[in-house]
Amino acid sequence: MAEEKRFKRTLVTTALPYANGPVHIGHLAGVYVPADIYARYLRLKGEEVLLVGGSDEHGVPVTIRARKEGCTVQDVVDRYHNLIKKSFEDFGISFDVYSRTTSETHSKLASGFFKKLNDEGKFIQMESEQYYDEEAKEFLTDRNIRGECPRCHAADAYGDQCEKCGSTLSPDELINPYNAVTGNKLVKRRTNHWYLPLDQYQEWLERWILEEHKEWRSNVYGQCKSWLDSGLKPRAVTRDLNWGIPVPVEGAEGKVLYVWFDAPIGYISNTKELLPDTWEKWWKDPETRMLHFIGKDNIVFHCIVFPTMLKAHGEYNLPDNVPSNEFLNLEGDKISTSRNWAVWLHEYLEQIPDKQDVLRYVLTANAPETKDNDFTWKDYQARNNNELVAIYGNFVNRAIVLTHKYFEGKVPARHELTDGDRATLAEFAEVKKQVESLLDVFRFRDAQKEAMNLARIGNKYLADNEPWKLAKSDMKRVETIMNISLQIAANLAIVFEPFLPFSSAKLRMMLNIDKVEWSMLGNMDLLEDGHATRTPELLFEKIEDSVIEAQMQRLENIRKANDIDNYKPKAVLPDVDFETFEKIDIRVGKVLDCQKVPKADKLLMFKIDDGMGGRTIVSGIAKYYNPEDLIGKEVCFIANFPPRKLKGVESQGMILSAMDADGALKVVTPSAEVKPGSSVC
RNA sequence: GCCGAGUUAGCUCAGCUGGUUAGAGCGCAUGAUUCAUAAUCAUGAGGUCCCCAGUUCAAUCCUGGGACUCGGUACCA
Repeated sequence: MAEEKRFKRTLVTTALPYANGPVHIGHLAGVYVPADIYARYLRLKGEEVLLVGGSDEHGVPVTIRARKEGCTVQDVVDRYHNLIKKSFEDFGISFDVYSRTTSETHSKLASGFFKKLNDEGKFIQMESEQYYDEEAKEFLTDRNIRGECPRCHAADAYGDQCEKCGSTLSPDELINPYNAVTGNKLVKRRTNHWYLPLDQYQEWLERWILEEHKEWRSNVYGQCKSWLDSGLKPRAVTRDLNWGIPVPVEGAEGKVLYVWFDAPIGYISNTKELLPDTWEKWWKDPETRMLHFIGKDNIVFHCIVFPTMLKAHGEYNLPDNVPSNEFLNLEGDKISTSRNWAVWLHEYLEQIPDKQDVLRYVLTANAPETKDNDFTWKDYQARNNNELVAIYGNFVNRAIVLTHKYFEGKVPARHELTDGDRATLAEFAEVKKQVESLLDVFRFRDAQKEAMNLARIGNKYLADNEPWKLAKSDMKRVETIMNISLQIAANLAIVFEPFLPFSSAKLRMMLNIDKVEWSMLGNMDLLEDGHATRTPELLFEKIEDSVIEAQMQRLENIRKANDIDNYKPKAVLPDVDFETFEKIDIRVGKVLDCQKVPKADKLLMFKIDDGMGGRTIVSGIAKYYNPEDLIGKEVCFIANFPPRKLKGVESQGMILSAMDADGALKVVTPSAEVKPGSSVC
């Protein structure tokens, strides 16, 4: 491809997993397996390539976990960094370097990066009011602030989100905000922060992405366009926090680089850590092609924010492509770390040992390349048993077993070819071309399917030629047939090398060959006459129902554990005195009318008979009710909240709802009809 | 609500800039075969290409409207 020739080498980066938990199949399917396939493919072709990864260890959640567990933050990130790193090793993700953002190199480099931008006036500084803990003497990040959710009144909503009702919040909205860690009350205090003025790069980004990178995947391109169309705003790059890389400016004590600012720089520092002397050619030489493998949650950072940082810096290359995947679901439900709805990589290998290639295969075959996809254990079993075992493993086994049966395991000579032989060989060359053209445009799912076709060709070749019959009459012909079959097997070892490295190694061992190169693919003389193969072993084994059932049972148990049965009411709030309670005027009212608020997803507008002439109340429960069903019902509401406009409608109070275990809201109704306006006491 | 992506055979997905009988793998049915982990090979059945309207000689592909799924974003006193 003409495109390829512009570049001398390729730098492949993989999204940095956050060191606050183990990695699961979603991570593997979305980022690491495709990146690994691509990197292995380029290496096999003899190209210069680097696969870079590392753990993201800054940010707030790790600090919260540390305090909760009573250990240091370093303990937390050490633990998960090592676990994640080992998982990747176990699955054969061929990182040239897998480092971490707590490394010395990273700290220096990120710091220097910031300093350069700051010195050159690339940032703007702005003051804002943030919550401050006077006792602990620290500013709080959104995530570290907790308080009562203004919507559902859960006691422990985070400053950015309430996990109970799913609302996105800002810390200012929380009722009685407190420090998540110390529990102290918070006050507002002014603070100063650095911002990256993305808006100044708007035009440049529009040209660079919308015009110069039309070839990016449609989901990536579309999301970028969506962001650009709505107009970019400056984004804070610093935070008041004590965990992270200190802001390298005098007078910025107690401030660190915002985690998303330092994390992508990790790609650079990890490269530098690996190649202290030559790292720059991977980042600054325009003949280096950079690719970011990420999940769709990361598109904005990698397509807009990080490129802007690189552009502002001025010395670095920009990504040539950002092949982002969509999400992988698990048995019909979204993968969720907090709900433990996941297949964790380290657990998988404990429970189903030595089957990393099977998972790699299934995740690639069903990769969420163009849309969200579902992983099911039934599919996993079917793909293993019907494809890996029945097609690939079986063909290899047939070829080698027959060779041992007729020729003591030695590769027989090839004689005169039939038309059928030649046709088979021609198909081969086609497979190579196909796989290449698909890999070049990151279509791993189809590329792997094409590789599997080679095994199909092998099976068909054996079925068509029936060497076991000819063995009685025409041994010379059998020699040719088995030679070709073995050459196909050897080719399989090459074509599957990027996808299934462990199996390819095993196959090479059986065939008694060592190094392979991509250029050898399609070659029919990989095995010389008389070359001795080893005793055949099974390349893949069937997966029994019991294994699958155990996994499904495991998930079923988690589902149950997450279910309403095991619902625990949340902790009771601190005491309040009776007078405080008395200040809240709760009344019963009859719903006269109820309809959706236009242009709002969650809002319902109520006309309430409150016995005092009526009032309008807006409530965020549209997801849980048909408006008509509420008409005529009596509901409880707070009568003395100051009115507030919501989407243009003035809401005079708040309707009270009970929240079920799954977060669904149910309005509170008196057990028997009462006069509208009655007080609740 | 707005923005983005998607909706194609029972399942998972391909279908480039519109052009004769819409494809693949799995599953299913039938047949062949026994070297092989009851694996393989061949053949076949299966589709109102989400719905409606329009542009066109011609639309799965273009335009408009609608439905649903997933994500982002705004609203949930």
